[in-house]
Amino acid sequence: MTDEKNSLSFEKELDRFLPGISVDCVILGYNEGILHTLVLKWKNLDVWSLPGGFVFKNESIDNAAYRVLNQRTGLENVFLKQFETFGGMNRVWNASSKNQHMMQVLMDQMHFDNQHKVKNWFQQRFISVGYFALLNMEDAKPIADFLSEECTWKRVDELPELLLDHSEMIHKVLQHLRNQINYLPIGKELLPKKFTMMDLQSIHEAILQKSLDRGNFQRKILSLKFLKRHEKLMLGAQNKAPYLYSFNEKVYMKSLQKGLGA
Amino acid sequence: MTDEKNSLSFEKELDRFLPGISVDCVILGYNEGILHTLVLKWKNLDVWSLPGGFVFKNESIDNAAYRVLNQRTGLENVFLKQFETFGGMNRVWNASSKNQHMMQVLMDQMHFDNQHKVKNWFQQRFISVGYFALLNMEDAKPIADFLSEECTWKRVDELPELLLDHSEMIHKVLQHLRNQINYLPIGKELLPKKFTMMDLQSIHEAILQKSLDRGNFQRKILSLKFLKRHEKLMLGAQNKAPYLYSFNEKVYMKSLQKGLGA
DNA sequence: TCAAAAGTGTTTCCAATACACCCATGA
DNA sequence: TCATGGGTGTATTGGAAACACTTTTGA
Repeated sequence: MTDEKNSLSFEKELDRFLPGISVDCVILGYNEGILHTLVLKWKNLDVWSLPGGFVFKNESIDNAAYRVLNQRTGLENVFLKQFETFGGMNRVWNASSKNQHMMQVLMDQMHFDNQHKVKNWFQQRFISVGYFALLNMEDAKPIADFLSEECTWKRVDELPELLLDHSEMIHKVLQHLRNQINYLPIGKELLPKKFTMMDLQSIHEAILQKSLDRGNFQRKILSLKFLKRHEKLMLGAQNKAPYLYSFNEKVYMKSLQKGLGA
Repeated sequence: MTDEKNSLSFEKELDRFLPGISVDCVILGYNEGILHTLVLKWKNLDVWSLPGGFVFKNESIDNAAYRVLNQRTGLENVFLKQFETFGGMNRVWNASSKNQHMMQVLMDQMHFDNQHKVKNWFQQRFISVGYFALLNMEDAKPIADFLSEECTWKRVDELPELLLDHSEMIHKVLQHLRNQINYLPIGKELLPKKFTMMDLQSIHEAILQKSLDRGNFQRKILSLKFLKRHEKLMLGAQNKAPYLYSFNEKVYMKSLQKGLGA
């Protein structure tokens, strides 16, 4: 089985990883007014977690995070940024019966040559470096890893309970996004090439959790001169058709350096 | 010698540390218009570095950073915050002749039972979690560690070349301070209990690297209502004596949550 | 009475906000 | 021609910025 192959190759890779260090990725996508994040469901367990992984001895932590992102989405050249490192003592898979059960189910269905070694690996204390990614949901094809039966988008406002401190990580990222919304390439990363002004405004509203004035938003964005206006989007709705826009990336990036202004 | 004792107890402690993880602290103080940071000079070497340390297997990384801060300053209850984790491949003490020399000098003057073990420890690849602290320079008594001959304040604009990526760390912290100046308890942490308005303004100017309008600064700060006005400070200068102020911490913290405004 | 620096007042300007008005679209 | 939502215009407001004026202090 591919499961067996994956198990064995993972087991072999263990020696190539730095011990005690992991990376976790909050991968954010946007669709129809709602922010989503990519989560994994562990095989035969009612346990969800963020995509994560370990750091090869000869790669940077940035690279490790990028590798995880790439493996779960198939995408390259995605916006990815470190946000915080989690190193509390609460992160250990301690000997609670729930964790024991998880570990047992995990071991039973995998085919490791040396179960003890793999078990010890997972029960180490990990210090995890948290990253977040922004991407267009349409582009990504979620791919589960060999420990998971499902890799899927979930609305950030309807997340299941997550492993360890993964919920806290998402919370922190959303907080960070709110604080940094004027300095991050939110629109460029989360939207397709062409989009309407309302699309962009909706993203801002989703992040800030409040509604913005349509006219003022449009004026402020247009005044920054980083949007190119294209043809109108005819949807057959009985109202005025909105223009499509795309980013002039040079001007956009320069605007972001100064911030889009409160 | 205490050197010998320190060497041996450090050597023993090695087994209690997580391998491959370190913390480094950018400890900032303020004095007479200039920001300073605490740096260490390695014994008999022309090498300076930030105060740093390792993480015990049974403590959080926050705690490890706090321990370092406490050991180098003698202070407790200091503002300390994680800012970024450094995990590039450029962080390894590679086999350059300069590093070889450093290691040799280090080993020669210490008294390790098992030089090989200690040497290997330092030559590991480390992933370092960066913290910064804000404190009143008057309070701290810099204390060197057993590897250092000197622990002292240096102006951040006149720093010597630093070990590894420590210069980058300081740079990043100063950048962070500029971005977050309106959300950090800069004044409370860097100044003594009582201070003049000009003291507070000077800190802001030092961080932002630009001069601010005296009148406007005073008005903005006073409008936020978090300062208590006390008696005047009579210095014997032939000019109007400034009032002394102190923080109403409750109101101050509440103001910081919203930000002091652009 | 003078210089220097602190405290306060005044004016201007810009950007955020609220909201009104007209326009395009397809039923 | 009507309802709907997109695009643009306008008036108001509050805070930032520039700078002028007054007060206090010791020489």
